[in-house]
Amino acid sequence: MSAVIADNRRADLVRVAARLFRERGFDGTSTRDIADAVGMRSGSPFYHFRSKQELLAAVMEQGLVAGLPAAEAIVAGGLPPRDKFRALVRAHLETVLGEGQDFIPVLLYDWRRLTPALRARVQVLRDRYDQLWQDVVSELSAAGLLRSDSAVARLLLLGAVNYTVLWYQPGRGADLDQIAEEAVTMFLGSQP
Amino acid sequence: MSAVIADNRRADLVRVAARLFRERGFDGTSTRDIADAVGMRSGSPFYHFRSKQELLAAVMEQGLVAGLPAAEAIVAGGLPPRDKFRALVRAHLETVLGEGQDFIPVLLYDWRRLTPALRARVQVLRDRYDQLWQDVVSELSAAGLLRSDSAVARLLLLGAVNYTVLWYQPGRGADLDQIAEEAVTMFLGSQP
DNA sequence: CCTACCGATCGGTAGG
DNA sequence: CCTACCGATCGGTAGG
Repeated sequence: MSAVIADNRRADLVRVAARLFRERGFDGTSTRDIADAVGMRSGSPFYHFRSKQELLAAVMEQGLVAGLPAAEAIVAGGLPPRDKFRALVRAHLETVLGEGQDFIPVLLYDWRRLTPALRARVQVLRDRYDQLWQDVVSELSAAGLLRSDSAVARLLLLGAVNYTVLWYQPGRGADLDQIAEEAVTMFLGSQP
Repeated sequence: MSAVIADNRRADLVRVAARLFRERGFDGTSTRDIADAVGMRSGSPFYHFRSKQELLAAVMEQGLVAGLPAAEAIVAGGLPPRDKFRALVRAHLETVLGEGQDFIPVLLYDWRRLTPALRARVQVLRDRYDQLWQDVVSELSAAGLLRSDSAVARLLLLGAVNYTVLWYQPGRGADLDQIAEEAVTMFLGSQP
């Protein structure tokens, strides 16, 4: 019972930290801000996390762990390559731009704030994510739908999608479905 | 004479700040770090700049002012659309990834650290840069070389190129020419 | 541009 | 998880 409560408090910290880190950046958010937002005293976050950076890593890992199953299901599914690619792009946009999805934006914004040791730890999960993209890109390439299957092409593609976090505005301009469709058209052409 | 010396010191601050901001981020760099690196005392940067943020804005503006002429010359030149696009991408990669080019990466990394007033000021120069891309994209589209000329397509394209700042490593993997060629192939196809 | 300094804030800790 | 606290650092300033 008390363990459940403690876990909830820890989860509260991660969730609130994700929101504040996203809004103000890692350096722009104090551990006091986070403590206030969950109704703790200033020193109490350090009962749950050894350091501010451990909290940052927890935010990133939660985002990756939450996003991986959906992406893995899409990649393992039997959709035709073009549809699979669209579905993966759409799922990724939801993870990066969806309402209340603060975890992956924090990863994209503040990756460099992690210490080398923590970066290596989170990288393990990132690698699994990257591998899914590589699988789909290879599949597209094998089907003759992509102009290049080089590592550079994959990075350019992921960059285009990830960079949306800097310009997308909910309710203004294109929505997630339209952005996904536009990305598919740009990278694969308009005809199947 | 003394004005020249003062200008040099100011320029030193901007150049060194660009390097440190790029390496450690805006919040990860103290004004003392910058003062030390140019051989000043801790309070002296504030003789040249009213605030740390003014120095950040100066770094970004210097990067834009330095990069605009080359891009404008390319866009105004008479190259065929495909070659013009390749040249613009290549010039942009040089600005973002070239050796000693710390100014635009700082803009990409720490844009959000600017106060709203300073952001509006720097945005004027950014808009000129964005317009050049829009011109070239429209030209490509008019020539039937691009699959889409929507604003979203332009943003995806710029995102792919800008995001290289997060994965490009000099001397490892593709060089700038190869990345530019790969981008052209991905967005325009391999045949002219 | 330096000297000397200030108020504020910050991450983190000991002890309970 | 709170109380009470510390040492360090930071952006910025007055006066010269």
